[in-house]
Order: sequence, then structure tokens, then C-alpha cells
Amino acid sequence: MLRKLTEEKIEEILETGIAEFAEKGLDRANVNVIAKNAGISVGVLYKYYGDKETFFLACLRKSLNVLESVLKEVVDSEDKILVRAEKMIRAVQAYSRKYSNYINMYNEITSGGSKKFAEVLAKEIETVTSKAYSELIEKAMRDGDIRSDINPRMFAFFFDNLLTMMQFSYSCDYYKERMKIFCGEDVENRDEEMISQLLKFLESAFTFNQTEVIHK
Amino acid sequence: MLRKLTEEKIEEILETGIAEFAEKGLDRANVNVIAKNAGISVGVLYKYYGDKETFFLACLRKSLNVLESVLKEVVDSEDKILVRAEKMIRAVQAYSRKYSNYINMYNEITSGGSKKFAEVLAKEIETVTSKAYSELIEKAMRDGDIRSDINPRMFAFFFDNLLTMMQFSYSCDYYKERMKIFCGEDVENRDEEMISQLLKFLESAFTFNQTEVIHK
Amino acid sequence: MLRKLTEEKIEEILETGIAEFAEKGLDRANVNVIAKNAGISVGVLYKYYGDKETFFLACLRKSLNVLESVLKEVVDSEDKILVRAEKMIRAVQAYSRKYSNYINMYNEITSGGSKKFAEVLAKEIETVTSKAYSELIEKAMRDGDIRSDINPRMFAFFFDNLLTMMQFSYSCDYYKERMKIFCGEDVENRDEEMISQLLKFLESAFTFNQTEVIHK
Amino acid sequence: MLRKLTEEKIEEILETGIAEFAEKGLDRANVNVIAKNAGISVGVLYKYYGDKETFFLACLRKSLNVLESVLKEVVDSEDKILVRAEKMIRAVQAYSRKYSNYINMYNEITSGGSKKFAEVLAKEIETVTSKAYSELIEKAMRDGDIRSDINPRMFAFFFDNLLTMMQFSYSCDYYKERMKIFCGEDVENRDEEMISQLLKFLESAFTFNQTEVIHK
DNA sequence: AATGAATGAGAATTCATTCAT
DNA sequence: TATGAATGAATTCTCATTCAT
Repeated sequence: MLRKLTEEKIEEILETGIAEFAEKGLDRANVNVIAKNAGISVGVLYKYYGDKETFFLACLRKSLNVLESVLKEVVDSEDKILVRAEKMIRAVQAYSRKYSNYINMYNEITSGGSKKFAEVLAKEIETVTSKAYSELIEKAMRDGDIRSDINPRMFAFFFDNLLTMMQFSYSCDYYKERMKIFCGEDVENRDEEMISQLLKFLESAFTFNQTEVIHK
Repeated sequence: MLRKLTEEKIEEILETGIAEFAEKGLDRANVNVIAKNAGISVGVLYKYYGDKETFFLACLRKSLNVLESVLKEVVDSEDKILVRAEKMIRAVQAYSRKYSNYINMYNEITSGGSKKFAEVLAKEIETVTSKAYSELIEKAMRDGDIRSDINPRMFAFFFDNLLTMMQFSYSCDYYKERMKIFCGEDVENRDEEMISQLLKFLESAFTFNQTEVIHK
Repeated sequence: MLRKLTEEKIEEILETGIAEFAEKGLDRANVNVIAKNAGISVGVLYKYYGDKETFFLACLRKSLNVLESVLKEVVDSEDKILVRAEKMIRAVQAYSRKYSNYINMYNEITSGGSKKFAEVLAKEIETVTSKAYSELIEKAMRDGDIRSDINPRMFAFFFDNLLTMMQFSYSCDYYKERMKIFCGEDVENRDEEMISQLLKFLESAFTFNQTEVIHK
Repeated sequence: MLRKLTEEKIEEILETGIAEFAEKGLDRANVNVIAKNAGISVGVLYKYYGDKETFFLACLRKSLNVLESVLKEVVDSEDKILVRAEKMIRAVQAYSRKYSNYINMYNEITSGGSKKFAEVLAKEIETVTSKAYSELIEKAMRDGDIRSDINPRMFAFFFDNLLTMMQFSYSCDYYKERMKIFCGEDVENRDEEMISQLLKFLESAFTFNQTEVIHK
């Protein structure tokens, strides 16, 4: 090979890295192995990414980009909040299985080894979602689709917490097992039930006050 | 026989290990450093625990025991579900700060490196909580304190998801930053607001149906 | 044919190499960096010079050529020996600062790494100077300008040793510091004193016997 | 092996390092090879010395200690200056052959790779010699054994320059070849001539003024 | 039984050199 | 012929684990 790495080759390298990091974590993953699996020399990897950590971050960013673009189309829809919530839950359930490596990458940064990136990465990753969710809730509040006695940012936080745990539960080994213990061994075959139950959980959280008012 | 170390010494060794693992993660933590900090020889550490991984698991179990015993008193109370929920949220908020090391240990097992323990550990760790929460919810359903059209195990799951994320958010660097982005830089000084908002979120989730019925 | 590079380009390449080698030494210097700084591709560098070592030698030879041509005009003068010595000391002092890179190159070959060139290079480099100095001294002996009970080759050797150390002392970091320790921190501002003192040192060495004779 | 390294073992390690560094230089020397040759594991080497550079400095310091102790007895003698000079020249000639590795180590620090230690090392190494020589010359001036119109520190500098070059000339490959070119292929068999010639060179340098005075 | 010095496999990283374009 | 991307051998350094004392 002599020509500059093609877009596809770079894709392949990142995918190989993601697979390795997702499985082994930043520390146990072996740069030489990644290079071999990607069909390149370590030299290339270092020329392009400088060091292991930077390469890891490149893999992570790619993972997040994919996740983000998957979510974007759902978030950008013009539906009412609960319809959107349902779409999002469905999307999360689907892509968590399909892109489990990406989610494992995301999970990886939350643990010890990557501590020093915590602040930067959080800002980079969560700001968009956070804002989107908050605005979504605020709008729903203005529209009267949602109770008005809440802090929209905190409710966005709780909502994202639930979706985050759902991601992990469909992608990461430990959380998968945990979900089975809570919901039953066959939970992965009961996707519709999971969706409808989570919707119930959310629906009331979002709308309680409304009915309360009507009730009075 | 291996009985020379006192109970207290073992405590100290495990605490030292927990501090190191919580800060650095399983891979970056250094067994020799842990031994030195604990005031013992590596030899002892290996006699007792066989290898690094096993020692890590011992530290993890200790962490979980502490967390469990902290939660137990709350779970075992005889209050109504929302009162209990409030107690639990308060407990989580308090101990997440105090015992952040333990929670970081818990977080550590969920990421890549520890994959092979996933199943065993999940069973060992989550079963108790899962059962407690489910029963709690079932009882509340029977007592009419909670809507009856839900799957109690799944609601227990969602509830635990929220508490788990809360733990992380008060203990682990990345999640801490994430919480600030969602809820504001000063969120750590607004504990009461966080509690009341989460209660609102839960309260309606748990009771929606009830009001619905009354409403009709 | 390999004639595409202009003379000037070759000059530039060698100068870049000399700068890099003088600063970092043969081993730590990086061929790729040199090529980049010289505005050529490594390929060209390898086409022209074969390998790093050969390129280093080319840089070294250029350095020595410059030094030699600088010294030549002084050596070739027709003055009496002490006048010539003074001219040489002045020349050395001046060009050691100006061409410090070249002298660092010379210094570099005297240490471990370049052992295998030792013999060839010494012959190539020192023969001219050695002969020039010896003849200079012999002539002075015949002319009665210098004591006659000495071995002119050895005196030439001592003389060159002093000049060599003077070169290093004005060019190479370590020797610069050493000179300050011996002669004072401000020695680099006392050029004239250095010259006159060294002349005194030499003058007597060269002429002692003469005065001795007269004295008797 | 399990007991702490004995004094002798440390000696052996340093000697092995010195041999390797003297031959190959700091960069080309291979830590793994040194460890193997010294009969230890790399781990020990790194436990004791931290990194390659620090180990190199330890080897260097050992070299210098040996050289210093060899010179000390001569410098400390109570003879007149020229007698002492002769003793020193003889000492240098003898130990330069015997301890050529140590001198090659000294030579090594003067070149590129070790640039960053230049200042510290020069202070550490040269200060003692510098002071000793200067005082020696000042005393000789006061005693009337030496001409009085000189700067003793500069003369000490020239004197040390001559001895330094003599060391290199009997120890380091390049300088050895150079000496042969200047003084003849058989120079290494004409030690007495070298000594007497260098003494003549120095003697007059030191005493010229005296005869001058008498002469008038 | 306890110690902790020693081990050495393993992993990250560099950079001289090659060779397809 | 020139290019410079790609190669991969080589080297430094770490640290889990062993075992003589």
C-alpha cells in the first residue's frame, strides 16, 4: 500500500479499534493487535493518531457520532412529547443491539482509566442531548402537554438517565445480566412490553399534574 | 493455615485496594503500590487472594456489602412506598458522596475489562435489590397505593435505574460532569430540589393510574 | 542519472543535516525531520546518500571542509611562528562561535557511536593539519625562531590539542561550561585576555630554549 | 537470587553498563543487553536506576570517581610544580590505558545526546580539578617557581586541556588514530618521549618569565 | 508464614528504510 | 525520477507474579 489511507480504510481502522476497545477496554486493548486486525502497520496508526489514548478518543468520537446521528432524526421530529418518547425508546432499543460496540465505548469512558477526560468529554458529548431534551420538555410545558410544576432540566436529566440505562442494558454484558435479573431471563424477547411499560412510567411522570388538575 | 492477619488488617488491605481501584481502575491500579500503602508485603496479598483479579473481586464485594447494608435499613422500613422512595433517594444522595469509592468500584465492573464476571457478579449483586424492589412494588399494588396496570419487575427496574444513575452522578467524575450539564453547575448545592424533583417524577409514575381512575 | 538537485539544494540539505546532527547527535537526529526541514523527500535523501550514516559522513565532511578552508588562509601566511599562532588563535576563537555546528559535528565523531570510522576519518581529517603544523615548526626550528631540542611532531600535537580544546570550549555546551568553571563566568567577554594568555603559554613553550641559550 | 543486590553485584552492573556505554554511546547501548551481560533482569536495573538515562549517569559518576581517586594522590603531593606535573602526566598515561572505558564515558557526555546535563555535570565534574590546578599554580607563583605575569586560572585551563586531550588520545579510538598521525604510528611505544616532550612544553610555559628576568 | 527482591513477558512507541505510484 | 506513506524491527519500560530466605 502506498497511497494515503482511503476513507474506507480509516473507517475500517476505527471500527477495528472500537471492536477491540469495546471488548477489552482502553487498557487491555493492544495497539499492535488492533493494527494487525485492521490490516495496517502500527506505524500508520501512530502516524495518524499519535498515541493510544488519542486513537481511543478518535474511536470514541466515531461511536458517538453514529449514536448521535441515529438519535437526531427522532429528536428532530415534530410529534407530541409522548410520541417522541416512544420513538426514542424504540430507537434506543434497536440501535443498542445493533451498535452495541459504540455504546460499550461510551460506557468505557465513565470508568477509572479515562478519568482525566471526564470534564472535556462530558461537555462535548452531553451538551447537545441535554439541551435538546430540556427544550423539548419546555416546549411541552408551554403547550400544556406536560405538567408545569417541574424543573425541565432535571426532568430531562431523569429521562436521559432512563434512556442511558436502557442503552447499557441492551449492550453491555453486566447490565444485560442485571436487566434479566430484574425483568426475567426472557426480557430480550419482550421488547414491546418493555417499551409500553417504560412509556407508562414516563407518561405519568410527565402528565400527572394535568390529570390532577382535571381531577380536582 | 492462613490465619495471621487480623480482621482489622484485612479491612485495611481491602480499603486500600478499593481506594486504588476506584481511582485507577482494575488495570491501572498497581498491586505493589496497594501492598505498600496497606503496610503489607505483596507476598501476603498473593497468599490471601491468589491474583490481582481475585483481590479486585474481594474489594468489590466489600464495597457492595457496605452499600447493601446502608440501603437495607431503608428498604426494610414499613413506610408507604413514596415515603420509602424519599428515604432511599436521600440515602443514595448522602452515601454516594461518602462512599464514592465503593460506587466507583461498582461502576468499574460494568465496563469492558470485567466482562467475564458479568453474569456471576450481576446475580450476586442485583438479585437482592431486584427482589426487594419488586416485592415492595407488588405490596404497594395490593395495598392500592400504586396503579395496578404495570409490571412490578419492570417498574422496579426503572426505579433502580434512576437510583443507579443518581449514585454515579454523585460519585463518578464523568457522571458528575454530565449532571452539571443537565441540571446546572451548582446542582451539588441543590440537594433538596433534586430530591423533590425526582420524587415528583416517581410519584406520578407510581400513582398515575390511581388518579386516572378517580378522575373517571 | 541523479543530477536533478542543484548545488544550492545540496548545500541546503547538508546544512539542515548539520544543524540537526550538531544539536541531537547522530543517533537522536531524525532523518525524516531533516528531509522535511530541507524541503525534500526522504526518498531523495536516500537516493543520494544511501543511508543515515553515509549522510552523516557527508555532513561531517562538509563541516570539515568549511573549517579547513577557514584555517587554511591563516596557516598559509608567511609570518613568523608566534605571529601565525596568534592569527590562528584569533581565527579559532572567531569561527568556533560562528560555525559551532561544524565543530559539534567534529566533536560528535570522537565519541562512541562512530568508532568504526575512527581510523579512516582521522586519516582524512587530521593529516593535513598535522603535516602543516609539523612543517611550520620544523621551519621555525631551522630559522632559529624556536628551540631546537624538541620533537616538532609532538609539539605540533600539543599545539593542535590546545586549539582543538579551544574550539570545543567555544562551541560545545559541555566544554563551554567547563571553560567558565576554569576561567570565570564572564570568560566569553574576555576574548583578548584569553588570546594573550594562551600566547604567553605557547610563546614560552616554543622559545624557552632560545632564551636559555642567550642567558648562558 | 532473592537477597538485595550485594555491593559487588552493583559494581558488576555498573561496570557492565560502563563497558556498553563506552563502546556504543548512550543511545546505541541497549538496556536489555546490559542486563543480560550483567546477569540480572531488566527489572532490577529499572528498580535501582529508574530509567536508562539515570543509569547512564550512575555509570558516569562511577567512572569519574575512579578517575578522581586516581588523580587525587598525585595532586595531593607536596612536590614542586614541575615534579607534580610529571607525576600527573605519568598517571594520566598509565590510567588512560587501564581505565579507557571510564574516559570514554567522560568523552561521551561532551557530545550531543547528553547536552541537557551539560551544565550540571560540568559543575559537578570540573570544579574540583579546576580549583586544585588553580591553587597549585597560584602557590607556585607565590613561591617564585613560576612566572608571575599570568592568569593562574587560564593557565590551569590550558594545562587541563592538555591532560584531557592526552587522556582521550590514549583511550578513545578517534583520538588514538589522531595521535598516531601527529606523532607516528609507534607513538604508543614511546611513552617516555611523550612525557619528556610534554614536560618541555609545559616547563617553559610555566617558567619562561623567570629566565627572561635572569636574562636581563 | 511472611517478606520483598527479582523476574521477564508484554506493550507502547519510534524511526530508518523501502517501494508503489 | 521523486515522493512520502507505509512498514515493522527494535527498544524502553512496567508490573503481576514467584520463591529463596
